[in-house]
Amino acid sequence: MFSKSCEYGIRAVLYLAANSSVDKRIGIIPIAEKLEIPSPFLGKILQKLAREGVIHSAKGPNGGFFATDDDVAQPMITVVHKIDGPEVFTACAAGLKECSDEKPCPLHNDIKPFRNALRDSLTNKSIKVFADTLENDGTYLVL
Amino acid sequence: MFSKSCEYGIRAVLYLAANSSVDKRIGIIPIAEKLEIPSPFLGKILQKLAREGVIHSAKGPNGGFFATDDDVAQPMITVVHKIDGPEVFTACAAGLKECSDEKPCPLHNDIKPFRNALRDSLTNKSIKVFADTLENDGTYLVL
DNA sequence: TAAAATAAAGACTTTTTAGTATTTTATTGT
DNA sequence: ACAATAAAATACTAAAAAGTCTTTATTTTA
Repeated sequence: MFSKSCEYGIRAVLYLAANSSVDKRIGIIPIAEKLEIPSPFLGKILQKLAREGVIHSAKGPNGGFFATDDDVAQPMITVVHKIDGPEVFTACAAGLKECSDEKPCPLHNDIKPFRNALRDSLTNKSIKVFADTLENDGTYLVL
Repeated sequence: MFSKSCEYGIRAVLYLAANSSVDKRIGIIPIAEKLEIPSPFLGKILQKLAREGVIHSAKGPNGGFFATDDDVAQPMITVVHKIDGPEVFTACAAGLKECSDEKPCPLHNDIKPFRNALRDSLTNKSIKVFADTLENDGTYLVL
């Protein structure tokens, strides 16, 4: 469905949403250890997300990555769009360059509603909403 | 969504469903040219599908690949299962090893219904049903 | 102002997926 | 039987994705 980079990005952003703030920054090492993700790789992903304004970061002592209230108010789909791009929701499942309502592949009409619904769901729910389910119960970020 | 191998496999199987029969076999070269897929690569994919009983093949002059009535009566999902495996419909979107109704990731409940719906759709519609939409109108296999 | 902490950047390596080439085996028609 | 045809099998190469390492830049605190 999504690339590994995107999976890691989603989990790390949710972790930051649940555990960080402007004055509670978290370094790449503890994040990576907690989520069991290779730290240099996760570093690159979070650096990219920070550069693109999805999350924030600060260098130096007490620096690290963090998510502000504004950050977590963004729709969850932003993370996916920044890492894998919007095409994940539209690329033809049969590999055709052109595949649309006007010129559909044989699977188009079966797949489209499913992908649109998923996209809408990630568009309408903020990062915070997803992160909040973590606190409640039985929803996991690790393993 | 699916691997390139799987995309190619889907298109080639549909092409065979629409254009071949026991006594109308098609060689790998013409199939690959028609669908604009590298022929040695497509060869490997179709050989695997033939070995696994999704389609059929015959060597020698007038040999080639073809789909029988029984072949095209199989559910479309068979092709996906043989190439990418059943996990494409169940693997965690956030990359967790364990992700289920009992132990869901934060995205689980948003993604599950849509993937199930897609899987059901591919399970309930045969290869032939998909191939038949090709003949009717406006549904494409090439480009 | 120096040292330590930490992200940023870039180059590099490994693994996986995609694609190519070569040889072998089976089938058919003459 | 023989030559031609076409899939099957195997081994190889290239590209992309995933992961690692090293160096640099920035910030804080003593």
